[in-house]
Amino acid sequence: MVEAVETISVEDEVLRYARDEPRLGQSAVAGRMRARGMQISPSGVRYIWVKHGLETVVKRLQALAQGNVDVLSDEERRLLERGQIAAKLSLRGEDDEAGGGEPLTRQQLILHAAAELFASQGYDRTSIRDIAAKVGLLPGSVYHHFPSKEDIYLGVYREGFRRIMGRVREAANAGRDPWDRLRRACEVHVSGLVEGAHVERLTGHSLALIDDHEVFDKIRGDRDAYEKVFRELIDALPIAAGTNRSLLRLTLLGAMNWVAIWYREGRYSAQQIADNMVDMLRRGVDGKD
Amino acid sequence: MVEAVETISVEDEVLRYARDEPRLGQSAVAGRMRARGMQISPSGVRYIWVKHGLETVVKRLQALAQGNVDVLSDEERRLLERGQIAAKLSLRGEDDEAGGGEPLTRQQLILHAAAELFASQGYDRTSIRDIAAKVGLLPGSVYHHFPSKEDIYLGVYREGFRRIMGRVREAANAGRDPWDRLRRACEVHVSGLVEGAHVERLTGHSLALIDDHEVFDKIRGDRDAYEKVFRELIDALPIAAGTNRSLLRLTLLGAMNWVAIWYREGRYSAQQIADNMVDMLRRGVDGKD
DNA sequence: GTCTATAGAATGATAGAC
DNA sequence: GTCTATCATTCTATAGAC
Repeated sequence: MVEAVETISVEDEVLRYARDEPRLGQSAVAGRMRARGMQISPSGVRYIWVKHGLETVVKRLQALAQGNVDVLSDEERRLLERGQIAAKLSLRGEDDEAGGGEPLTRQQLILHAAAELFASQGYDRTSIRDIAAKVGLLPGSVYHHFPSKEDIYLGVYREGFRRIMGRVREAANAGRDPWDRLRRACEVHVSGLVEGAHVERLTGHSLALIDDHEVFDKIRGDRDAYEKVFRELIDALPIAAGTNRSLLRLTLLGAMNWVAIWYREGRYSAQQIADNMVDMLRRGVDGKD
Repeated sequence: MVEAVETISVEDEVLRYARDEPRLGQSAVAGRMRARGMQISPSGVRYIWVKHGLETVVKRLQALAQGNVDVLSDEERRLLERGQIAAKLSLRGEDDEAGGGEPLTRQQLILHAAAELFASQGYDRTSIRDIAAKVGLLPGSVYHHFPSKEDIYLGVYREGFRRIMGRVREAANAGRDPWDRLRRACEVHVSGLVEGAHVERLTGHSLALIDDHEVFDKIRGDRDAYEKVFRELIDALPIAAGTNRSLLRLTLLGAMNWVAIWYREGRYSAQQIADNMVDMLRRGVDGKD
């Protein structure tokens, strides 16, 4: 009997703490309760929390707010917001249009968030704080996953690069003849640049957005490997004698990469743009009419 | 007799101050000397300085060092260095290959120095401190000439833009027919991008290097005006029916602007590059051989 | 694995002396 | 017009608690 009463009052007390000081952890609550003469261990606190669906700070704050966040302090509101972002992200996996499905690791979540920020603001204007906020972490926590901002950048770049190069190769292989292979590769390239996941978009125009030569140099190898794909496609073309294939490649890649600067949705599709560019360079636009 | 002796000793004393405390100004020296019973005004100090070619801090430090800067303190060495940079700049006027001749105002000197830094490192990685050091000023002094870093950027951009647009128009007007006019305009465009003064180089690829949308928007008007020049040149071309002139323009401008990313001196000249691009787009590269 | 807290450096900009 | 001196902010990154 006494036991039962005690048990109930301990549970009530745990719930009171969850309501009054939602940010206290299990050991902090157990400690405080024990200091006040009650017998409970941290795992006991956790057991009661789980029973009521209150096992994380976010859940406790959510229960407390009940849709009305005004009752929370600024601090608590931020905490809640962050937790919700993190939960949403790891559920959804991808946060952009392309691909998706499988849940991503936190490392990948960070890469994707960073890609979006890098692509829209550039490397220098994107802070670790921005990236952290986007994945529901605090700045310092990001460093558990990546040793430096530069490594995040390189990670994003290599991920996007890996994706886009695989797709370009695949598309090219499906072509019937050299011109068709080039056309397909270009479609994928432009499409990745303007419609792809953020990691892919970065890959293309990042080359212009990085001002840091040291970072740039670390990427050069990847860029050269990518250029090699196009070099081979262009070397295979049956073109007029005397044409400078190197300048042809640079012209085509430049025109395509610049699309990222002027592209606005709706007017032309990536396919239209790429097809048009390849065709103009193939047949010329001159007409004596 | 007494007068003469007094005069000589006052002059010696001024020279002693110039040697021992070169960084004191004219009024500071006069004040100190008067405090020690000598009769001399600030302009009197200056008169003696001018007589011996010691009227500025830099000249006094130079005289003191006599080629051996080791006798100066770090502070003094910095001061001397800065003064020399400033003097050299305002004499030379231009500090890059193109144009030049007339001495530039300090405002223009700042713009040119900033252009070089912006072009090589980008906007964000260039600090007011960098710019100031390049023109021999201290950071705060830059703000006497420009209200903000953004204004420096806009100033650079507009200056380069004004220059390059003038040259492109001029070149185009000298052409014999529409294709010749376009070719000449392109030569000047590419040349400005890779061989021009730094203010000009920025104009082209800056469009990719700015990540700040607000700054970008302030530049959009200029960019559009520039694109209009090319739009008119391309509208005048006799080209095959069905060709999308808008995509032709974007392809050509993109290919040219991207040159700034891959250009290395020596391999191809700006003329070669531009001629080749225009020619490929005009006649096409296809060949059934 | 995430947090709190903060070090340590750099930045854009300003006030006021000279 | 340039300087000295400094403010207020922001940044990357780290240490150590939990």
